[in-house]
Amino acid sequence: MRRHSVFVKEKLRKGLWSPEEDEKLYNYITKFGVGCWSSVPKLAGLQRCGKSCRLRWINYLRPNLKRGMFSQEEEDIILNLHEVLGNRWAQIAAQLPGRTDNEIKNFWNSYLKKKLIKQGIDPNTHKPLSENQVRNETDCTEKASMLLIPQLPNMSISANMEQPFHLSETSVDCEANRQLTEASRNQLVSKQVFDPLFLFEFQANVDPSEYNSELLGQCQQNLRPYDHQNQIEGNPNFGFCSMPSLTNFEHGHMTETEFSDSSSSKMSILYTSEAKESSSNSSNMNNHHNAAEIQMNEMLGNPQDLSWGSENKIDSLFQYPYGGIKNEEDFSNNPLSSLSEDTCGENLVFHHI
DNA sequence: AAGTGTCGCAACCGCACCACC
DNA sequence: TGGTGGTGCGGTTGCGACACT
Repeated sequence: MRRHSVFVKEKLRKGLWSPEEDEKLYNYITKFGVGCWSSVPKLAGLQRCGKSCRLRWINYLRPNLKRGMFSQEEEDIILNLHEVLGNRWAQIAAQLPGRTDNEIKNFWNSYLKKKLIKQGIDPNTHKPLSENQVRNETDCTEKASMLLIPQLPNMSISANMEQPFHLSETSVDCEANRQLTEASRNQLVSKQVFDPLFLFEFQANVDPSEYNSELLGQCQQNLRPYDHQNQIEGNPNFGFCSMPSLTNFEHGHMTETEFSDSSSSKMSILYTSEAKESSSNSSNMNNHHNAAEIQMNEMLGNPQDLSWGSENKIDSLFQYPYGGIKNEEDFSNNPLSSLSEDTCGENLVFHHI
């Protein structure tokens, strides 16, 4: 009889990541860096495929990820870049520090696309739709919701059709963008995509001029300036906006034990110092030489320091409720503007500073 | 309160590309 | 030069949260 255990492929987990899995992956990557993704799950003790680990890291665990609502500036940049690049989400993401291609793609599909259609702009070409096209597009986007509603004869125009048909400011921007030279377009399209892992260390020190400067320059002619550097310098929490205030914040109100138990707190501090201090370049990605990483490794030397403790800690850490918060001001005005552990230490709670 | 519909997001899948042998 | 493995990208799917009835 054949021994199945030898031949049966190890069963790989799928679906949502548990906090424990996140912790394992996070600890592994921060300690050893990314070498070969296919070997990461084995070495990190995960029953996932390497691809899944890579995705989880890039889209969720990687430090300096910016989460929450897109700002108006970001929205404008996406619109402008999409007109030039089309659905090249990775290249668009490369121009928006802290944003992932997946996030931008979702934002486009769930919001921007619909917004453009409502404004009478073809989301594919960024050119004004003819009235018929508008009808078709809006019909299509609303078909799902209208699916089971019997329509009266001669009543095919959806509610949105009653909105005024106009060109938005964005479309004007797009018009200017159309003036990009063919050469710059080609250069742009052929430009190497940013290494997403670059952001692991250096995002906070990115000089906007180091980006696809030509592209950004062209786009920003039509935009309100989006000053990455100022945003970074002016925002001590830049790079981990999903847990703002976590750095300058709460340990004043927490006991030493609470604080030392809070791996998220340590992490945030680490990232912040990393963001502020790191000045090396991306080629050092796999060398554990920068101060922050050394610091991280020291921490990791004491595994309990990086224990997630509560089951939901990491989720709380990354998934703060950001509804309605569109910018820093909104955030600071928001009653839920700081983060700490509740008295039981089991849940992260928000309270006003 | 329960059922149903809608939406957004995280994750998966398939394909293309590249490097290496 | 073809095969193979690793990686990255874009499209799609599935699930959970929320809204509505």
